[in-house]
Amino acid sequence: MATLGDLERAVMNVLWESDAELSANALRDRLVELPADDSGPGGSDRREIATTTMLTVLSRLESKGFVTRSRDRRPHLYRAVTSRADHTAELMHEVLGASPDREAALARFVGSVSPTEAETLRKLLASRG
Amino acid sequence: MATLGDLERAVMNVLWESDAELSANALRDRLVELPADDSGPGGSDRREIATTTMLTVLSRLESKGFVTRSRDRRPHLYRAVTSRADHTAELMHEVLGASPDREAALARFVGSVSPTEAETLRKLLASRG
DNA sequence: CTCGTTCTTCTACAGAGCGTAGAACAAACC
DNA sequence: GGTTTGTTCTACGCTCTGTAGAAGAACGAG
Repeated sequence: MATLGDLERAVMNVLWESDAELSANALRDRLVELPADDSGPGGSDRREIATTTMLTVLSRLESKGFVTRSRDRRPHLYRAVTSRADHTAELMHEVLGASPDREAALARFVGSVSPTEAETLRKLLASRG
Repeated sequence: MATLGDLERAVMNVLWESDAELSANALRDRLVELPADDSGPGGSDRREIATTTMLTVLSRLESKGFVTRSRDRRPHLYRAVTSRADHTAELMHEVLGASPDREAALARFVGSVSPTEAETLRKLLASRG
């Protein structure tokens, strides 16, 4: 699967969280008023982003298959192709698939999840047939 | 966590599979006689790699914390810091951690593993307390 | 101790990916 | 039709990675 850059990921997060079709400018607006994942001391809000930058990023995301675009209306509208949960699950499979010792990796993985999540996993597996 | 390039990953795979300390040249030798993950039609074996290339890659892997190096003997010897299983499990956590909807992602994940692996997971979770 | 060999470090470059955005072009609105 | 709004084309700089030569350091032979 194609990987995502920082801005690309931020854009996808906005699309994933507001499960809707959005224009480039709407996306930009929601993006700038976001924590921006900086966590550094001092200002942490994202710099203003040019409209063309948004459009470039969205075009690339379209090429990569992460978004679809409605071209029939004038501000083109963008929508995430998959849910973030699906995307995450796919990534987990990808990471795991690269490893010949899948079992051992799975063992380490379940050995290091929180008890709460272990319980969640048990339930999920129980209801699976 | 730092990411790995193709060659870096190939080197790590050799180190992981032969759980031992190896010199740059020994690594190179094992590398060239490997399938090289190409799967394309025609020749798929890896091109010869210069010794200095190996050393550069290994230095970078050391900086990234993936290998340690014994500097006391003359051909320096390199060893993987973590097992591949640990590395894979860490990556899975990283992928998952990026997602606020962890539960949903886990659900998709366990929903798409093979029945055999589902069984494996059940056992692992059962023996976990 | 000196010389050649072996090994390592330093430096460098090219290609790809990504953030960035201006310039130019197209559409829509008044 | 001209202004405003939106899109595409083109492009540049930065970082990462694969690549490796040139230069320096250590080591064994004699």
